Amino acid sequence: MVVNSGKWTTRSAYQDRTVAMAQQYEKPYCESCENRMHSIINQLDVESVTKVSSTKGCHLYKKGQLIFEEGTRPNGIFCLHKGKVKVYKTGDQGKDHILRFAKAGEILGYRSLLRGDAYSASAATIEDSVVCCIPQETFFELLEADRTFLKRISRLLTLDLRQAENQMVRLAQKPVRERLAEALLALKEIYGTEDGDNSPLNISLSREDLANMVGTVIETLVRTLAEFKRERLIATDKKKIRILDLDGLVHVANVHD
Amino acid sequence: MVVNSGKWTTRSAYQDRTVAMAQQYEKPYCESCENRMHSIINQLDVESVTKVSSTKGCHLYKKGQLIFEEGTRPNGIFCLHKGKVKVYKTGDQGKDHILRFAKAGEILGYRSLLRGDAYSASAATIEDSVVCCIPQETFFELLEADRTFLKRISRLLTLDLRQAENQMVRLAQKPVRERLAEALLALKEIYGTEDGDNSPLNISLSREDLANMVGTVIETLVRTLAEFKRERLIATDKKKIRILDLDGLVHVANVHD
DNA sequence: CGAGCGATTGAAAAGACTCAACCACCGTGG
DNA sequence: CCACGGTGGTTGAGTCTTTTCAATCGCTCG
Repeated sequence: MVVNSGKWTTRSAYQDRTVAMAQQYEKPYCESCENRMHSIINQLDVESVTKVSSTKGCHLYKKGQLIFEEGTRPNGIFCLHKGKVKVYKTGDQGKDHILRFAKAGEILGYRSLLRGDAYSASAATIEDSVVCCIPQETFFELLEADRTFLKRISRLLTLDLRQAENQMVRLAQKPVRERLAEALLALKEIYGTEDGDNSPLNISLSREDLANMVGTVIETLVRTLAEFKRERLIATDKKKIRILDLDGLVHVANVHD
Repeated sequence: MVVNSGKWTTRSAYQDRTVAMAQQYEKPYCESCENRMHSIINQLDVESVTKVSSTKGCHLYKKGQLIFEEGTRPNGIFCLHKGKVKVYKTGDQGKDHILRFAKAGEILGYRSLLRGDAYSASAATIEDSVVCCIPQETFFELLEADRTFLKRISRLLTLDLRQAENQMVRLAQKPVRERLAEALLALKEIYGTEDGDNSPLNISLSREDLANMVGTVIETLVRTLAEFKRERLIATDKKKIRILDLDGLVHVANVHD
């Protein structure tokens, strides 16, 4: 399946640093993309989809590679074809905070383009991923050509905003223990489990990423995870986390009440 | 200037509770609105502005009154003609968290309308305010009629989102002391000062609101304010806060590093 | 005047972070 | 092959921050 040129890509100066290590990858056709049902891109009319398909590029990113970096300027939007991505921001003390996760079918980096500004966050893969890049010219043409496209984009924005606001309240009001429980539930929600309902979460994050998602330091994260293990709420195997007691976690998360 | 009917308004069942106390107010003409330069509404073409002006309603809200409430359904968007508004969300334990503030010229509640969903946050005035209400029919007509209107709305969304993300990182990584310093600077940024540069902030919040903005409890907020006073960074007179040492506050806020 | 609310302070407890040590694992180079 | 170093994970101890609970104060309003 992986048919790539084997050569390193070279890109415009803007993105040299961010994708310097990304390998070209045979681009999948949007027309027959398996993410079609979930992706905003693939809800376009036939003509537009063809245009996207023909103008886009595609790259294979190894685990941990940067897709774009805070402060640099976008020249296109990214569509995650396969894999998992974290979107994060670096705080004033150099510590990262993970804002959200993306899975196959989601688009990334459109906000900065809409705003006409530099990226306000970075994106990096958390496992090997295939990412398509749609040039900004195409993106703007889509916006002009399809009246409903911007509406759908706007809807995405409003959803992201609601998520962000919920997260703000959590960060402001909930202790680490509750936030971690919610984070685990959220990861299950986003990426699901590998197999059955009690099988490991279909994602493996470093303790640091998990801490940066919850908004705490590694040590506290580890201790709280250990607590959960002692309470038989979860089990861990290497980096894999298995939720043993969903209701228990929900209870710890203290949602509602 | 205040020419109102003196009668309580009655509205549809949906909003009975939220605006039950708001008095009708002689609606100002959008065409000659003093907020024209700052408001997204007033960047419309003449025809649209007239339509807004003719279909909208206008109400006077006393300090502390609810404009809309989380969980209820929107049937229009609000444009703040005069006054100050807090937008907040109630957390799982019943404690509020202030998401942002609005000043004259800003519109409120358009997100839920775009999303076609209930409000995900509440809005209340923090001083006597005049708020115009544009019916959703008009709003949607504007979206259809003016191609650039949705673009501007989208831009607003992206800006709000960036703000929200910055705030998330602050809440996740900064101690109360730094967050309070940033909050005071933000309030100065939004509402300015009453007179000169060292005069009191042009806003007076209760300690509770301030705490809910910073993401802490009242007692901690009060103590940290007292700290700032001891360090001659600020002075307080009743609810009014005066910034004495801007650079000092910026330093405490620890922006950048 | 007294009730009630918001603001303030004190003291104690809980929560979270820091620093330091240690462990387990893995890939490298000798 | 193994020793080595590096990285990521874990644990302990101490400290600092923040919250909690309780009490007090000042002010306003009936």
